[in-house]
Amino acid sequence: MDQSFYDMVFDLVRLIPKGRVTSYGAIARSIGAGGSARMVGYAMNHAHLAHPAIPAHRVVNSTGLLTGKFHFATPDLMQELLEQEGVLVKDDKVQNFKQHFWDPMDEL
DNA sequence: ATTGTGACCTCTC
DNA sequence: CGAGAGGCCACAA
Repeated sequence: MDQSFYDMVFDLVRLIPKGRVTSYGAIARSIGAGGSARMVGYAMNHAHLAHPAIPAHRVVNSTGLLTGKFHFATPDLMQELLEQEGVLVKDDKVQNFKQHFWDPMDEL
């Protein structure tokens, strides 16, 4: 695959169904990054530059905490988007995270 | 080529 | 249960 790490991450994130969330580590392992979950977040750093728009708000850490909410246009935007899709967010944390969790391997 | 940094994860105390 | 440290890979300067 000539696709770079970014493209793989972006592609996978774009495949995340609405109302579902996933963790950086899950994505990293799905693409074969192993324990390089940090790279996933790094890619998300350029997510706002990628096209089409990437639902980065559906990507949270293992604890379901909205770590990168500050990287969005507005910190509240991430929570708003999640709630908009039916994901309840409280204290910057995804409620029923396990329930809303979407395993990339499930699609692959 | 080397150094530094990063929207993290996991283990151990 | 809470805090700390290490590790991991990729990209930018």
